[in-house]
Amino acid sequence: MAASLSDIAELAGVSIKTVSGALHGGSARMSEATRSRIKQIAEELGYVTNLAARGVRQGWLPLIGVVADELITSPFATEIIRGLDGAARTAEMAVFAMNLNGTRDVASVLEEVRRFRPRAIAYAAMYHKTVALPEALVGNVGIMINCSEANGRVTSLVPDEESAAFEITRHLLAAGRRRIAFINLPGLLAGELRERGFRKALDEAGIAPAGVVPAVRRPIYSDRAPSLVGTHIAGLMNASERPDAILCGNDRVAMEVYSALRRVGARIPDDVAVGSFDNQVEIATRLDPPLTTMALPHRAMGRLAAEILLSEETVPPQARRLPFQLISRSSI
Amino acid sequence: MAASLSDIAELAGVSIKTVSGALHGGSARMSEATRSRIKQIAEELGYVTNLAARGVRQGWLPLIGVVADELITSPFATEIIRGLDGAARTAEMAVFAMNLNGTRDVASVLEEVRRFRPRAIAYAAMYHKTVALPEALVGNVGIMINCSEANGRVTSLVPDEESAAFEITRHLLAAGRRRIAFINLPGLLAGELRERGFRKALDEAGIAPAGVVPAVRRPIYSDRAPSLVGTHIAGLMNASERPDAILCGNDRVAMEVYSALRRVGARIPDDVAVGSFDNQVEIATRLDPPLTTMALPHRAMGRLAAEILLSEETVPPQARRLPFQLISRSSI
DNA sequence: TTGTAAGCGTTATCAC
DNA sequence: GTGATAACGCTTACAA
Repeated sequence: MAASLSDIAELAGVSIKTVSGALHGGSARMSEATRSRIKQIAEELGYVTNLAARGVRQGWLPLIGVVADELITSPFATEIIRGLDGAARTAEMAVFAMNLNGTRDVASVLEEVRRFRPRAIAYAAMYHKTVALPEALVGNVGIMINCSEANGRVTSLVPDEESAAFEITRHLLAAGRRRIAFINLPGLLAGELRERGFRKALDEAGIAPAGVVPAVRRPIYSDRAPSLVGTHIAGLMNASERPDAILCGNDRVAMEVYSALRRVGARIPDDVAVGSFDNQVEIATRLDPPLTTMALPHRAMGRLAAEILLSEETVPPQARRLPFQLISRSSI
Repeated sequence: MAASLSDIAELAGVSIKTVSGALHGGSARMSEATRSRIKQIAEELGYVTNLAARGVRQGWLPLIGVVADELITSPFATEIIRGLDGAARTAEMAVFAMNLNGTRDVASVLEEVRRFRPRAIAYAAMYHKTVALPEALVGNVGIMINCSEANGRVTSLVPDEESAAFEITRHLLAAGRRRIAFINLPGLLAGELRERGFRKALDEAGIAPAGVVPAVRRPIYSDRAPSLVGTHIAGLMNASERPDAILCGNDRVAMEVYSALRRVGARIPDDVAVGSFDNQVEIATRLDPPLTTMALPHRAMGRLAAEILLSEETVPPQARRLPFQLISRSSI
């Protein structure tokens, strides 16, 4: 068994309380001599604080529990965790995530997390959505990340999809593009909001969309759904008035758009500019030419979530939309 | 404060021990009546086991700690965690990861993990490498995932790079390819081992490599290093005898190879077959044509790691190489 | 400045 | 079958 405070106390010939004070109680007054002697003995014994013991005393462990709907799989998810982790660490907290993975129900996973008596609990979604949390669980979740609670009873942090679409569309317009098509993600909240921003920017400029089409046939976007991108691009590029810009639902769609444009001999960005959402770096940086895309604020959502969870003040539930960031590469 | 066993005991008019037995002690003999009554009261109170309290009693928390060198960022990393998580869950354990993120030293992160008194600790690396663990820490790490300990003092699980390269090269040969070039990851253990397997397969077939070249100039592979892929492909395809197959260091390199081949007008796989390593699905499935690649055994490493950590028997440290899996798509 | 003792929620030991 | 009681390692009033 690992060394405990009492082991140190015995060796140092002092009481446990003195040892505890010397090691943890920052400002407690005691002779520098005993303090350093105690620290040295602790070092020699390889003492490591037992957070479980402290936790039973305090009623909580220095953990932020994350209930993730499928989070761990996604590359963005890791960004949320990183954001959380960074902010948590400054408060001497650790983050631990449990995922639902489709099959498991929220209640049971939430209970599993609660067994560890985390200081706070966040619910994180893989893609931007609305989640209906069972009434009994609402009080247990401190914050929703990348999703909002159906009845607004929990503070939520979501990407500002509409503004992002508005911004990148404006960017395309500023680059002189006038015939802009949108190959969107159908059936997704993000897609819906992005389309709204897209249309708003075009409306303001007084021009009509060169087309708004779905990337796949199924309502919910899935990597397994047969892609319609090739067909759409062929159709668009065979029209009498070719588009001079394509906005893509996300970077994976953009990747297919690149292939399809190449097949019809269109050059990027000379003939057709391409803009997108996500900034999935593995893809965006390696496309040829590198892709201009709106980066999701995943890291920022994670960081802010931790800050809110760890702040003492209780504020009424609110929904916060975080801005994307335009990552300008060479496709526009 | 959350309900405790004593709250239940009081309401039920029994002792704490009886409650504990009713809720957790599976086989303890007691009247079915009291048991179900206790369970119902627990339910009503919303009782959730306090693992911190159990942990201080038992000396450990049902956690598998993962010290990750940069793991959380990588898309593969998540696969390791998934593997761990799945296996851990069957043992009622949770996984929590802390990452070094470059700046932090192993000792301090390891201590941070140990404060939670996890049942077992794994060290996981983002890419296949050898890690020199400080002497004092060796005893704390139960297993190395995707890396091996410099002096073989800890059981390690690594991908069988050499066999993977051997297998895919054989696959290319079986497809009738005879002039095969390898655009490798320089300065990486994985690259070195893959090259060995590549050469072995060609040797056995009695043919010479059509070239082995680095994907980037810097010794350690980095996404920021300027890529040499375009230059190499141009060089190879301008030679008198063009290669009829390119083996790529990983899928990201393959992505660049696709662009470069297209630029010189070579068709995949008709003119040039392309094989790769990693199976980074976001990329491999969306390349045109979809990429044939050797999938890293990350999930399997995670799963096996948990199984080994949680098995009671102590076996001497050993190094285990796990097989890749050939994912056959349309690029060969 | 240091020591004593109580208590956190759990499990284990022992007696009834 | 069941019920006190001690113990796990830590923090914290309260005394000295």
